[in-house]
Amino acid sequence: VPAPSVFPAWPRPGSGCSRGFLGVCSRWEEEKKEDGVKWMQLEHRGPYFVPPYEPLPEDVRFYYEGKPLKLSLATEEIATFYAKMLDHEYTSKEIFQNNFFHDWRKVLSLGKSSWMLISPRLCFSDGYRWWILQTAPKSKLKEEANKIQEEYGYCILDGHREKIGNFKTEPPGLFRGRGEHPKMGMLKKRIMPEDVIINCSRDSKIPEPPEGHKWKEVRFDNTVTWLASWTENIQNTLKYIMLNPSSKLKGEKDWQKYEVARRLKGVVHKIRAQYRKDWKSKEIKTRQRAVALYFIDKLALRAGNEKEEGETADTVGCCSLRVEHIQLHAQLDGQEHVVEFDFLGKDSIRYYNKVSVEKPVFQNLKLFMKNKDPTDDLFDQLTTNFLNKHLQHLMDGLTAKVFRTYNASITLQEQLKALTNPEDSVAGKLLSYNRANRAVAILCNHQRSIPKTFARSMQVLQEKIEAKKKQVEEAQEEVKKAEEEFKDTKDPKAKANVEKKQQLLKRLEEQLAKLNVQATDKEENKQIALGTSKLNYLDPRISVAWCKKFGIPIEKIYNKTQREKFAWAIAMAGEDFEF
DNA sequence: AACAGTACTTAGCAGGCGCTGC
DNA sequence: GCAGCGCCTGCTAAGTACTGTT
Repeated sequence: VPAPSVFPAWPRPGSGCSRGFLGVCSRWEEEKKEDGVKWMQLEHRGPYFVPPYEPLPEDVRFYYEGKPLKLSLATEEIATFYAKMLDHEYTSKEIFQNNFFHDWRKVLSLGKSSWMLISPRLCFSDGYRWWILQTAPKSKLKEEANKIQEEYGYCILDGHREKIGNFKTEPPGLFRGRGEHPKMGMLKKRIMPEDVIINCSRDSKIPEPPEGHKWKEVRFDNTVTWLASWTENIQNTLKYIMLNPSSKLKGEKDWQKYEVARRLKGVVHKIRAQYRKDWKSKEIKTRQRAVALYFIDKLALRAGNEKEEGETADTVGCCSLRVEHIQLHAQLDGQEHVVEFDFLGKDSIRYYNKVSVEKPVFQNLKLFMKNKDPTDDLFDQLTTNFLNKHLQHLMDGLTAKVFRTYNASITLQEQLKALTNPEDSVAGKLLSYNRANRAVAILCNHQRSIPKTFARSMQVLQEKIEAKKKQVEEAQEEVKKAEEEFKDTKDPKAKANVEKKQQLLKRLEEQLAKLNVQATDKEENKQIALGTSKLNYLDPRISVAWCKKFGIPIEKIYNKTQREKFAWAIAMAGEDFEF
């Protein structure tokens, strides 16, 4: 989708300032590119290749049937991949072990069938593991990393030096899928220059492959944004080297995404009316589309593309929901027409929710489930493609995922409006911000595992609060005492003392309030991940405007990386920005 | 219409770094 | 100066969406 023509020149419409943010003038004054063209100039060094495997010292051994065994270099390398993961739950899973042994046997010199029978845990001596866990000297490592970053971490795009996101090829290792992945434990091959396609501009300095090697291909395609790509061997899919989110290219795309979501705001009422009408359609297909869209809109479900069976973990989104993933309750907990959702979504994160839906939705669901097996598709006539075609027809650029962006951002804006108290302290306002952010994270089902140290650190915080309470009480006593003394003596010195004690009390009370806020925030946040919504769903201009309106420093909301990513929004949004 | 292929965004986790409190 | 812990960053898997081919 080309950027809508209504877009003002980034970062600020008609500001009269020819110096954009970062003080670069020309960056914002480039002529428009043709449709689909992403750049005119692209120059870079190609990917950084992870160094080759270094064999283990002689005294570190691998044991087979109780006896130390010398492995070939390739075999040994793969053994270290496994050894590094011994502490992880992965290695106890049968699928992981089977996949690993299957791939390892292919390079193994022994070729004995008994390999399959050994418990892999027994194969690695303590000395071996100890060596694996050892760390190399740090200062030197860091220096080296900086050098590599300088050399490979940037490219020139249309005359500007831009940071690259991932400029290193992925190192070889054992594939770690999420959830019950059928391919977990398979060997991820080392990427060689011969696997890599380079993309750059024809007239640029074309990157040199490492000595003695060749690129798979060098191409000059300015309709795509990637600098290099290769095909990984586990799922046979492409991997790319692309720009960092701080780059102009990515920033503009991000901005555009939120502009599409803002346009949805204008037509969403019409769309909602339409899908309600479609619940009564004669066509089952249309009804299914309308019910699915209702879920996507109301519950912020993902679209749910079809997946190849057996190739990935069994997860679903809206269009791929199966009968077994929902339960219907005519009545539940005093609510009518309740749908109980229970399924694994992206990254095998569980979605569990009980929702009271409108009656026609409930009736339609009953109809869709009639005479079906639990493993049958709920929306058997529906594909994401069909749904998106319909959405495109309703609004230019509209797809299923836009609803997530729209609902997330509008929720943040509404929650901020509802929760922020101008009288609050900065800490209090930040709690409100986090709560608004949290409402979105809950809507989008962004979960995290409870941190291992959560209970302990919570206890520590509680103890701090108790201690502070005591201090406050003592300070109150002190104030009282001082006041009495002043009443008796009328001594100006005693008056000064009263003021001093009052100030101390005030300070302590503020500290206590801050601690209480902290504890509340922590507790409410233990299983919710705020980062994903902040980074991908919330129009940053809403947050920037909020900060400006309430005098909150932007650093309290966005860390350095985030400020770089959202530089466009920080430069652009005033306090009166409305999503 | 099904399907494979491609390009891009979105996602949680691990490990390291730097800050805080002693 | 040091330990513990929380935040940040890098990593890469896993989605969405669209295109071209049959």
